[in-house]
Amino acid sequence: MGLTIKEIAEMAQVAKSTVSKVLNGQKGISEEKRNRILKIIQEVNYQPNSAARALSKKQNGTIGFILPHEAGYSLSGLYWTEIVTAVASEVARHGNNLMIITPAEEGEPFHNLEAAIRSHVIDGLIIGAEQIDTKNMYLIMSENIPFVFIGQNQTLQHFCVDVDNQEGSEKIISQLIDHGYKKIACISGPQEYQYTRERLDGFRNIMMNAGLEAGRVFHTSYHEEDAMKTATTLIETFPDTDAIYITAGGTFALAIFDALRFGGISLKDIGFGIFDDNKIFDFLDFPIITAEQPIKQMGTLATKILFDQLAGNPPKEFIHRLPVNIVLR
Amino acid sequence: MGLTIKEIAEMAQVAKSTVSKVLNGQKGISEEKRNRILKIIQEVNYQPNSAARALSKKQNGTIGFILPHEAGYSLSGLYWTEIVTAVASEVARHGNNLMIITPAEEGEPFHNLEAAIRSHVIDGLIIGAEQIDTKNMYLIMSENIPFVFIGQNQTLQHFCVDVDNQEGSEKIISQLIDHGYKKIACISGPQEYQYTRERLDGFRNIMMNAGLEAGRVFHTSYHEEDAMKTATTLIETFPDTDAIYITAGGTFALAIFDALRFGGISLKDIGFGIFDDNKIFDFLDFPIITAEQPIKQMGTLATKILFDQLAGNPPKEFIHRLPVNIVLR
DNA sequence: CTGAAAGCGCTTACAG
DNA sequence: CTGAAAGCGCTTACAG
Repeated sequence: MGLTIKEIAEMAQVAKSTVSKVLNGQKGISEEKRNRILKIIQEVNYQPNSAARALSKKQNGTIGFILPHEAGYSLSGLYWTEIVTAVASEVARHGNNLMIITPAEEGEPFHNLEAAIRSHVIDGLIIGAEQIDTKNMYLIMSENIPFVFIGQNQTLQHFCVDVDNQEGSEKIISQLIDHGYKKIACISGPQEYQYTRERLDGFRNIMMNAGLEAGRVFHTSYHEEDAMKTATTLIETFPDTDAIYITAGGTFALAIFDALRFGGISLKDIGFGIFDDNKIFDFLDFPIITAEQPIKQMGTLATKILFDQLAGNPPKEFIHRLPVNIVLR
Repeated sequence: MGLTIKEIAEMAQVAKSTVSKVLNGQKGISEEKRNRILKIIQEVNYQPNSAARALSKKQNGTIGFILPHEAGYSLSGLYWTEIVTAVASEVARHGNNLMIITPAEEGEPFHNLEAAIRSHVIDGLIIGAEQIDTKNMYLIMSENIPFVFIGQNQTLQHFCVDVDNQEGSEKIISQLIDHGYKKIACISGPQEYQYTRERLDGFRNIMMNAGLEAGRVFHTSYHEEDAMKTATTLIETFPDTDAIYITAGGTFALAIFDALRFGGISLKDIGFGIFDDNKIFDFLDFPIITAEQPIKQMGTLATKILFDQLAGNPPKEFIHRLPVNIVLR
């Protein structure tokens, strides 16, 4: 089909190996030949066959992205999409390809990740860390594939990019306090997640520093029904609550709004702080203070760290924290 | 690193070619040898090197997915994410990999699609059709890469899976009429998109059949400001409008709600029909009639059609339309 | 049914 | 600086 290195070599009247060296930017080619070859490559728009290159270099030029959740279930909706998009464009900038890997579905353990790793189609991995499969992690590490986490993982210390969850939380709570709220409750996601705990720490810190009571904390899963039930319980237990801090955005927060409204609460009369901004909030008619994560930068940074590893220059630090941006509405 | 076919052959005391034939499920191997080889492959968990296989077979085992829009801009938010997820799992079921390809950003024409195609890393493509780049389509076709569209493309007739836009529209409008609405206006997306025109046709059809006036049609871009302006214009021009049909969901619809509310309209007093369901609507406190697209099936079907092409059995028909499901809230 | 050999299109020592 | 040759791990005629 396409042109091969042999043909380019013939056109340029040089050996295949010379063309190859030019292709790979190696030193030790006369300026004259290099230019001649480059010109021809340009003119005929030659692209080396990636399979052949991969076979001899033992590198595929493709990066895998492991999404933490399967299909329908995605807490924050846009979050992972945006991360993937950022990563995809950064990976492309490096001339590599991105392969999306979703968690294996029941009954199909063989496909996907394991096959991709075992067949060496993947040079490196970016992994959504909030929920990892130990068996797969073991495989990845035993095959010596470089990887970086998005979000810190509590069981496995490794390169990761995350936001400053605690600081973000603290800023939100400080804002709420500045606005005059005192009886602030917290509806929090599952405790297993590292980021949940960090956000909670931030909440407690500021509350206690301000001499306020930090005991109104409710944990719940991300399922809407659970979130709604929890919200209902909260206002029944502490009817004088004047503000609520929610540690996750997306439909989780929406479900809570809904339960409150259904419980007869006017959402304008209560303060809200939410970790994770969401475009949807633009369309709500009551004020919310949110922490916006620098999603694009996170994706870009994670990709950079991965390529640094691939190049043999791993960063000194494991954890890379990016600041969040507080949004007032 | 990993085991090679040579080692498997040695373990089984056969020739490499025999192992290869077993690997590829070819006929003409004695039961005894086949079983012996299979057993070993199992035991040592052998995975053929994909680059080597790709090089000799001239097939990579990877499918590309071209997203129609770049990064931040995505009309329906969840729509493309869900399609991609469905496709990803179906592709995995076939033992292949999925590569996500986002539209090239300004100034980086070289990476991504063109490189992927030219270097033959991609066996086939699934393409979000609502906005295609003619130059790239030309490249794809000249390289003879099989593809299938998600959504019909107006300029290029080819295999595609779509929903029945017109019928869905008709059902929504019929419902609105059944609910007693008569002065129904339509806020529609850009006319360039085929599906927009089909949805509009559905609207006009039913209105005219019912003897109602179908002239209250407003086109707008998907940008929120435009949508909001259009909504405002609509109620100023036709203040007696009692229902609005919106041809696209997501933040487009939300922006319209917002503009109406801002314009002093009580959203409970007006009927709404929207093409494209959205989980968000669960959280709104006024009734909406929507058309829910069978997103998962669309992804699955598109993938199936692509693999059928790859196998040399292209379907007879170009267009494959799936029915929508009307949701009443 | 079985296997030796050539070939896929690159890269990488190596010798000159 | 340059090029001939071997090798990467598969598959595919081909001969037996």
